[in-house]
Amino acid sequence: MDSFQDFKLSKQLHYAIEDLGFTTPTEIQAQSFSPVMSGKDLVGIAQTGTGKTFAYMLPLINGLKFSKQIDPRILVIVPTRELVIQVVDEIEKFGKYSSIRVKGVYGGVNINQHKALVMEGADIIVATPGRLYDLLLSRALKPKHIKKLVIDEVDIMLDLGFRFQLTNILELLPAQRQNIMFSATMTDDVEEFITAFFKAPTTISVAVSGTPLDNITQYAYNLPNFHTKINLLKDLLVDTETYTKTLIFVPNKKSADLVYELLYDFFTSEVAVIHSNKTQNYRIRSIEDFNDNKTRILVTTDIMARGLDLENISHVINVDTPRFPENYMHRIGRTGRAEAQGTSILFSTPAEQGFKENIETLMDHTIELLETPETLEISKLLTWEEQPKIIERDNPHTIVEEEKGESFHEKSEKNSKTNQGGSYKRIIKQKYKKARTRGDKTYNKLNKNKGKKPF
DNA sequence: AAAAAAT
Repeated sequence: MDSFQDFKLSKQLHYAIEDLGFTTPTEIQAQSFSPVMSGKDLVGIAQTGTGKTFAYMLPLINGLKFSKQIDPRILVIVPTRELVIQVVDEIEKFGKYSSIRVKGVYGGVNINQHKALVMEGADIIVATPGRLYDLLLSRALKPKHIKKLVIDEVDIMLDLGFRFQLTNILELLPAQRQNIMFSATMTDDVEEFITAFFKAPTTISVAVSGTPLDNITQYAYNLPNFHTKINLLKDLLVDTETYTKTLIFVPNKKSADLVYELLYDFFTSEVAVIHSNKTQNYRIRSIEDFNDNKTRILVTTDIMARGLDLENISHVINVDTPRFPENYMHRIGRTGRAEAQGTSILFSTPAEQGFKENIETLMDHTIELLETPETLEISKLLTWEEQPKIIERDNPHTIVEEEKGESFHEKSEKNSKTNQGGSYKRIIKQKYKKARTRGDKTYNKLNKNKGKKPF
């Protein structure tokens, strides 16, 4: 099938496709159309950026008869809240002439709000596992008409912590249903899962590793330690002409806060941060500001690594070298999307060389190694105690809105001054209080993470 | 190994 015209779809869907300017289906869209239409179980092995949502949703929506019933008929489960928001947005776009009612539910939002939302009625529910399970248990969401189930990023969903939630949910769904799943990789866990829950599935596999990376230019630097990585990061990001929109991946939440802090000294409100300990409002704001070009640099954990469609990312910088090569593939896949050209940069310490080799083996491609600039300041290795303390800041643009008159810089100045005089205990106390008043969860874990090294 | 996901 070379054109969407060849798909037997309703007029409404054809209009929507035309509006979106799509003419040629991607490989996965062409391949999954017939199996999904026929009602058979489907297993799709596909990297992100291959048009997955469109691939399963088009035939599913097409088969949906108009109804006003409250209980949903299609359920989509994805691993992060941000993906819920994105998938809902996509479905609304191509379902706009088909009177499709789609609702997204996820944690971090008052559950009564979601109960009310669900009671309004929906054809399609998109959800993260935890909130979905809550809604099912409380009977706010009734599963009996769910005949189509889509699970995205299954390999992640089978990680410990996710998998019990997922299997609990599956037990509550009607046995007679069509199962559709997508996974970037086929692991033993995924295979086991398929045998347990799928009935004679059609398996399609597209985008063998290597091929979707044609429009991403990859570079690497070998650097002695973390602080030298930060120095190089600063030296690179100064070039605002080149680094127009840069996503910076770090290995964990603690280093996300730290790298944000270190970059903030140089780039102030050009930089933002996101990770799962931030409140939902903060997370949404960070992404919105980045999408709207209010910030140029976004520091993130792997929360942003998968599936998200961010516009015009010029660079992806990996401050750490992921020890699992798939993570690298997911991360750099945030750039070079939909024909665009992108650049990725990988930082590796001597200890991380082995991880880099694994990545190169998987891709069957050697990442071009760039010379360390002679002007680069090589840091001595600081101990954890010598690391700069993290000052928790609000999202800059949120502050500007909320604090009338007082600018973000004035406020942060004030904060750092008040913090300098006080005893450690008092500072912690202040931080807890501030964290509570603005609902930031990071400092709830302050003591738990104390002394834990980011690298 | 760390991330995310429920309060």
